[in-house]
Amino acid sequence: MDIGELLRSHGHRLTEPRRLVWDVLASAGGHLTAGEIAGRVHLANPDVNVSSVYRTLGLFADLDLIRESNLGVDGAARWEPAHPDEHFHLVCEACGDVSHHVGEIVAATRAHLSTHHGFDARSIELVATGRCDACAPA
Amino acid sequence: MDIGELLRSHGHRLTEPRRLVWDVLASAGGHLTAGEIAGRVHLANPDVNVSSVYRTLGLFADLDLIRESNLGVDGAARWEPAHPDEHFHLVCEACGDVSHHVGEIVAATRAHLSTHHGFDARSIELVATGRCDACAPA
DNA sequence: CGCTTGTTGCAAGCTGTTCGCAACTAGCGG
DNA sequence: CCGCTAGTTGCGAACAGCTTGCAACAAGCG
Repeated sequence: MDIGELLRSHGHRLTEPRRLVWDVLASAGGHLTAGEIAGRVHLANPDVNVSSVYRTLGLFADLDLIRESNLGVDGAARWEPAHPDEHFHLVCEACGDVSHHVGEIVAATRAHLSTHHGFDARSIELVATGRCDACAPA
Repeated sequence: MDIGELLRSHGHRLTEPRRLVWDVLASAGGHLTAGEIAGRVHLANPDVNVSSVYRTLGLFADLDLIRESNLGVDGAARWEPAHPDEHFHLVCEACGDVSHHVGEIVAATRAHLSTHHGFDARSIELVATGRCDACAPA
């Protein structure tokens, strides 16, 4: 199902801003701030306004197409395609790279929270800050 | 070593704003936003300005007395006393409560990252959003 | 092809945080 | 106990990220 049908099936419309935002997200693969997304969309069509980008991101998030992660790295939220896999982020403070990983670690955490803390986690945000493999400790 | 000596030993001074911020942090035990801290400080002394609170928080963080955690719950950063124990946060989306837990789970995560991903984590931010024990799923 | 209703661009507004600057004061040295 | 000086403060303006009210606009159903 393409994005147009998907939107229509929920009573929404496919518009220029939405198509552009979708393209940017799809081609970038994630970890973009709203500002970056807006910038790229603007490149493709300068007439698209920032607020439309924000509104589109909110809509896509409501439809579970994308997910907002707060990497706390610079106060700006980042967006990435939503996929069912639990994942986590590694932020390298040396090279600034944000990498995305899928692993059993998040599922294990969820199980632990449920068993030991009686907490039903809807989403788990795991962000590790440090040195990545390439940026060996000086 | 009390806060006054600690500051002086680093070439800083103990001032009214700093003492008040310190008191608030010590008595609250953590999870306060800068706004909340400013509010409580303001209660004790309305002459203390918000910017001083922010500057004080920054200073205390530099001295590793407190730590900023971005719980991403409302765009505002939260502050808590820095202690060596690894810990994580549970944010209940029903009652809004933010609870703080210490557990082996973070250490296990750090080990996993190092072993499996070659990532030397300096700090690990683990935030779970969901329903706490008291707020059973409706 | 026309109408209805969801969307848009714009601009103003809001929250959280930072900064420049002149006035002020903590606390060291006498 | 006092004076000096460099660290701090309060203030206001500025800033970044994000949201919103509104009138003009257009997607896409019939």
